[in-house]
Amino acid sequence: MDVLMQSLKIGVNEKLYIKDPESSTLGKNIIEHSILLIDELGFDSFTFKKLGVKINSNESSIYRYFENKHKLLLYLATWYWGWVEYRMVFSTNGIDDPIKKLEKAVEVLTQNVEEDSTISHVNEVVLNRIIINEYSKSYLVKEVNQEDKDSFFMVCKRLVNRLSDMISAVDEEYPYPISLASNVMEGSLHQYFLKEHFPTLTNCNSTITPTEFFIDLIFRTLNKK
Amino acid sequence: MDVLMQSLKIGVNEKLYIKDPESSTLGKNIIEHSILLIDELGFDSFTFKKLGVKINSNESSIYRYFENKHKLLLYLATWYWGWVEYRMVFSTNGIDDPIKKLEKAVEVLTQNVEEDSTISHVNEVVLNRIIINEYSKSYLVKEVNQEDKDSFFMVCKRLVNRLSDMISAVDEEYPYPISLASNVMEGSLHQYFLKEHFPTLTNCNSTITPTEFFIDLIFRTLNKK
DNA sequence: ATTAATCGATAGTAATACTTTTATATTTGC
DNA sequence: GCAAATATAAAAGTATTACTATCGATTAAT
Repeated sequence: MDVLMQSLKIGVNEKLYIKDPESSTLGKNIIEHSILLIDELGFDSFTFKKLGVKINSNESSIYRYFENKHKLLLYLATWYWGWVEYRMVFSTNGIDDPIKKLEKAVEVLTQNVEEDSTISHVNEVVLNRIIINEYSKSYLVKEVNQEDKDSFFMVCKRLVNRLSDMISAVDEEYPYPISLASNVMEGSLHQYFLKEHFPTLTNCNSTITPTEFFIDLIFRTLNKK
Repeated sequence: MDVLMQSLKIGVNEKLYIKDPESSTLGKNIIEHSILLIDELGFDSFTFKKLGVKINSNESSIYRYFENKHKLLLYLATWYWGWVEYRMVFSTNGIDDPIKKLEKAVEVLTQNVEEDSTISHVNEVVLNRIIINEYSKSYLVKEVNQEDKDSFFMVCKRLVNRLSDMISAVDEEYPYPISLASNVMEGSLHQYFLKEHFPTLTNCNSTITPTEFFIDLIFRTLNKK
């Protein structure tokens, strides 16, 4: 997979940017260092001005790529889920046993991201951390319905639907496959957050992973054929 | 319960305010109308200046009660979880059967808030909506560890622990009671959000409630004695 | 009646979230 | 190799936010 990943380009909804950041060095710089700076400062304290200083560029130049930092976050999130989707499809492809397939899918979705694909300007380990800490802020906004109409959440929705289908493939009688799927996706981010900041609110720790918790939860819940 | 609720005062961590809003008319006004205004504008667009206009008071007067809007949100959240905790303890008290007890607890925790207790200046229906839409923003901040040390999340943590204990009372062998409890709490808010804004990502709708989904999930997961 | 606390009004500061303009590079098309 | 087009940097400007400080006026407590 490694070599394949190096040449992979994750497509992102064109409405999320003004100018495609993949189309120039400055654009790639913006992506690369916005990830690092958001991780460092938190999304709330992150500004285009600070990013400009960090990449020796100008605030106004960044505004030519992204309308505002909210759109940038949506861009990063879309990239992230596109990347997860790719890995999920890739690694479940060819597995015939629905149980093993679902297991693999949940594994990819809920696993901790541990190494980044060096070549690309996107550091997936840090991006994963941003998603855990900031993703909710991208949709917990008043404009969510309009943004949904603009398909900003399409990739994420497709991912949940894929998982839902795999759940139904294991137990077609289970009445809440989509809720279970969305619960695993969101809940996994939450368990990672708890593990880091509220260890007394989760059983996940250095030995028990969120993946184990959710695999266990899903297979206790479903009636296997 | 109604009558009891009318005289109930939910205690909130003193570090969350500068002056206790329960101690004056202005304070109560701030609470009452901040709930309505945050609901109307969303937390991100809500400011003390706008609140001042709404209650015919001054920005600087509001700053005498709360350091900033983040602390106000923490105050409202603490109040909310305190209120849920009270109702949970009250309505599970005296139930001996662990299964029925857990069922009742999950019901209170995940149920839609439908009527408010008229007397108090807190509109619980609207507050519930705020918690669904904005609660994550209260802890997804860089300062979370310090704020946790200041016990800002104590009530919420106590609630999760209560639920966790009830889970273990039904199935003491289940290895992830705290994770399941925190998952239900957070997940319930999320399912309500999805129901409202991303109906294709949840099986919850006008006939199926998040409560049904979570009760079902929990009892499929646990081995009952 | 005096003092203390509370509140409203005003003003001020620094930072944010942009927009606009202009000058300077850099690229590319011929 | 040069002109034209395009991209970027720098600077300045605006409106809003998130406060802080000051100062009377009102109200409440003793």
